[in-house]
Amino acid sequence: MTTYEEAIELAKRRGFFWPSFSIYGGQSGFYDYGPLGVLLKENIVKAWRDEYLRLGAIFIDTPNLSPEMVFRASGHLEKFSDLAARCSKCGSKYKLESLLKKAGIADIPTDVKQANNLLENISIRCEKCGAEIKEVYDFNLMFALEKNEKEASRLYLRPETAQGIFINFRLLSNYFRGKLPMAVGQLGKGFRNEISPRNALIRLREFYQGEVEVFYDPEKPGFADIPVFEETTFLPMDHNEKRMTVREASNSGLIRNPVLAHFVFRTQKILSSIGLGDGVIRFRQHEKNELAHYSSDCWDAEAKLENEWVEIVGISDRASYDLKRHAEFSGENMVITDGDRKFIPSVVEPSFGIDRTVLSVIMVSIYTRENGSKVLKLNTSIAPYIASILPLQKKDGVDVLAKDIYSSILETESRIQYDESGSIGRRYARQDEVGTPYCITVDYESLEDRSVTVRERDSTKQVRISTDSLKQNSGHLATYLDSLFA
RNA sequence: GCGGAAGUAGUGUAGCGGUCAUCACAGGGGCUUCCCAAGCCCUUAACCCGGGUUCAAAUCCCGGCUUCCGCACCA
Repeated sequence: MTTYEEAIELAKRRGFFWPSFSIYGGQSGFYDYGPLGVLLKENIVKAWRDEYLRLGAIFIDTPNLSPEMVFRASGHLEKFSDLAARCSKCGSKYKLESLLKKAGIADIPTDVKQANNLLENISIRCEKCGAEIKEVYDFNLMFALEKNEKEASRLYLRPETAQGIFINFRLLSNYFRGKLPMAVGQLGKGFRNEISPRNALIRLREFYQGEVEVFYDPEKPGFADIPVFEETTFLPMDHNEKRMTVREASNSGLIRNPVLAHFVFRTQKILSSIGLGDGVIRFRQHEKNELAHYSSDCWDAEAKLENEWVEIVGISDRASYDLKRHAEFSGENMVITDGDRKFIPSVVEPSFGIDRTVLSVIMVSIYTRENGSKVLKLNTSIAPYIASILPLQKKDGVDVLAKDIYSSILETESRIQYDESGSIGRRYARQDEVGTPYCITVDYESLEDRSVTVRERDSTKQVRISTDSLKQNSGHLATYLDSLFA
């Protein structure tokens, strides 16, 4: 089992990611992607996007900053906040709910006014200094800009990318010529003022989301077909863990909404393709009391990291909540017409936490050899580099031939590297640690017969191939090299 | 946000009032026909930030920041 510590150490040392702003002491909740992390993340994003493109999804890109009305309508302004209490004597801050619960009060107020009324009548004392607490304020998890501006121009950093899609529904629907179902995706950043960021990429204040909003006609949902795929683990609300395929989970009614079930399957397929397969992933249904304000049902894909299950994807049934709210607040027509039937579409939302997925992939991929060296067993499709070209020595023309092969492959494949420093064993080890699946080694024999060695990362096995066939296949290098060791 | 612990080269560490700040790995250069972190030579590189105590602070004290472990939070 890989620990966070082990994964973070490797990530910092090799350039996958590191804490942001470190020369100024750092700032919790923010991480930079390094050179290899950028490539790994992009390859993971590509796996996500490609799967939805195959499904006919369309993609948009909308601003990170949104005016207040958007979140008034979405409900985030109201529901995304916690009431907090401050001791006016010593300045200690508390979450109001936990203070009241400790005092045996079950009926928790929902706004500042109610809370103030309550505190007029009862006495809650500060746990630090004993003074009575009378000061209640709203702690919103959204970052606000220009707090003092008047409402119309007040801006917030979006807490999810989804709203950018909902508010464009009419335009998107026109683009899609009014057809349903319609899947619209967006890769972008979300921002949440988390109380305590933890575990590097797991809980960030600024993070990537890959969200898709699937709009469908509740009477003709589509997505009926769920192919048979590998079995997985389900943990429904009743806590009875079950093993079955997603197809069975849908047919048996374990997952109530067939459209949601379909996207549980899509999620499983994407995760599996990037190395997060059965045994690492389970699907857990949200309890009633943990559902988001917009959600009527939700299944999370969770990854097992350091023996704890961590949410990496949330697949939520948002029904018609968002479109109805925006119709109400903006006056926009969100109605779809089918014959003489008019309705507001329902929505299922698979939402990927990209950063969490990146860290999960790194953690489940780390393998330590008997000699203590580390290997990152990434799939060829997501590894930062497919192959590294290595001359056995950097002299006698071996390096010249290696460079020639390198520049020749570069014409059609950019995900390759050239390295001639240090001993060959050291270079193999270096590539193993950053997950490069193949090393192409040029030796003295190569000078005679134009053949090279291809060395596979996990098995360290080698096969000899001709430079001609290597160059001929460089247009599809990944599949070609994979096929040599299949 | 609370309680506990900790912050020294890229990474992992030693030092715990006076050191040219230890060691290893990694990195750079060189030698070695060198296929799995071999060896040899040379070399780059650090005391989290700010204040205080002291003749003298990486070391002691205070504050901040960050990280880790618990608790809480996680729409």
